Amino acid sequence: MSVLPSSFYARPALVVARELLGTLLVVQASDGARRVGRIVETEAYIGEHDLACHAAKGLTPRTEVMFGPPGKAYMYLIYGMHHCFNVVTDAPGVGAAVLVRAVEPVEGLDAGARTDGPGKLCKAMGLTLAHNRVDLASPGLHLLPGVPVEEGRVEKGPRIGVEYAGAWADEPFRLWVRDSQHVSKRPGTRRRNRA
DNA sequence: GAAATGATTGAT
DNA sequence: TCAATCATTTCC
Repeated sequence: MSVLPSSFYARPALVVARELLGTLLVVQASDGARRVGRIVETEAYIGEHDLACHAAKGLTPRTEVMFGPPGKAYMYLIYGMHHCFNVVTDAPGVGAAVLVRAVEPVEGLDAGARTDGPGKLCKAMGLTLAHNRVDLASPGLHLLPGVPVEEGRVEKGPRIGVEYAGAWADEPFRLWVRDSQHVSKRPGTRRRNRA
């Protein structure tokens, strides 16, 4: 089984977010441990004009990788305690990426390890800031094709935790596999807007 | 240099 | 409903 080619990532974030569902995320630790997870939930951040996207702040030391060539990892620490893993997409010069929000344990993960959330999957897979800017075709970090997820099993909805982005927060840029037991729980179940 | 803040999570 | 906790950004 071969690693996903760079052409896979050189497309709009929404397309990559859709195609990433079902693929296998592989992390090979320095101690030799191999961890594999099947991606079941993603969120697209489509560019500088997308106010929910970190790239909306322009090109800074942190967001620089998003504006570079696709197929790299964009890692960041959120709330001082949780790492998030993103895949840089689209053409160089476009600040776009896809946040991987949940995976299904496939191999090498401790029993009981939770992977149903962006911070949780990074902890379980051993992903940290050290993986920032790493090429996704690296031995230590790469993706493999999985069994494609059929269209009828793909669900869409608004992205989580981006209410500051105004109208952009309502765009259905969050994609997940219907019926997966490992999709993150939606904070959306609590009381929402009163329109 | 100092202050504000967040693509979350788990405990209360 | 709330606090933990720090890299990054923004504002002196």
